[in-house]
Amino acid sequence: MRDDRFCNSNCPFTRAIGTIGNKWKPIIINVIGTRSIRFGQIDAIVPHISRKVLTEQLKELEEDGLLERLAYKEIPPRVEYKLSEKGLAFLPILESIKEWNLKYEVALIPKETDYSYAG
Amino acid sequence: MRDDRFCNSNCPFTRAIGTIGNKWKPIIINVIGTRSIRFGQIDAIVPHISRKVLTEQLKELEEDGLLERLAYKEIPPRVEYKLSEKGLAFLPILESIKEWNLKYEVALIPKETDYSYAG
DNA sequence: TATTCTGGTTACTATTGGGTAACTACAAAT
DNA sequence: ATTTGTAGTTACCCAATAGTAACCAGAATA
Repeated sequence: MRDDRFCNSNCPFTRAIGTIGNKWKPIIINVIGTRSIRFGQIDAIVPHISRKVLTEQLKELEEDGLLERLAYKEIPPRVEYKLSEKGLAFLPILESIKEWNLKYEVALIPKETDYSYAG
Repeated sequence: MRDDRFCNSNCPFTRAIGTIGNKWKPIIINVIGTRSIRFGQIDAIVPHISRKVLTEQLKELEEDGLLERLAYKEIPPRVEYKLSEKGLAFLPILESIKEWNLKYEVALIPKETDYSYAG
């Protein structure tokens, strides 16, 4: 899932891309944002992601220090995820990607006017 | 290569990630930077990329309006790539990713002090 | 005449990613 | 006694991605 050749590169930029350069991670980070959120909520909000993949991505994000995982020893289990300082520091970058896209994306006729979740 | 579910999302952020959210594209955009560069040069500079994949990525970047391809009708052929306005506008985002990584990456002992290519 | 040069393309194969469904623990509610 | 709820994990399988090597044009060079 993470490409070792990227993560072990001696170019720090390449390593950064190795960490966050896939399609799910920016989406997940963006969904979490500044709040604390449970596994099931992320799963419900992010379209098309399977629990298996979500688990994997969350685990990697935690390993890479982008988010913190807080498991309450209850039954049924409850787990909350929130961004670490490093993860929070990444949010402005996602904002600038949004602005960039807004400015330069070729206009297309949207099927619905529903711009939900990532507003 | 591009995920249709992402590119056809009605969330503009998701679409943006569908466009540039993979490991090769940020690297390629970063390597091109503000210069005009030939196919062979990119291939030589970017580590581990195969010509096949490079071709595919460049084609998609062109389709998405991030770069311009200028083919000289010579023999042997010469093709130059350079970023479009949209592509150039993405460079500052890559810079902020570099800064973010520099600030937050967990320190690791580099095998070599060679930080070539993406400095 | 053979080789080199460039920017690819193609066919074939290996690797990986990702989807699905079943399963877990255990308590509370029905 | 059975269902519900949560946050996963596991096994199995298929589709997508990426790597490799061979091949192309056609002029210039040796």
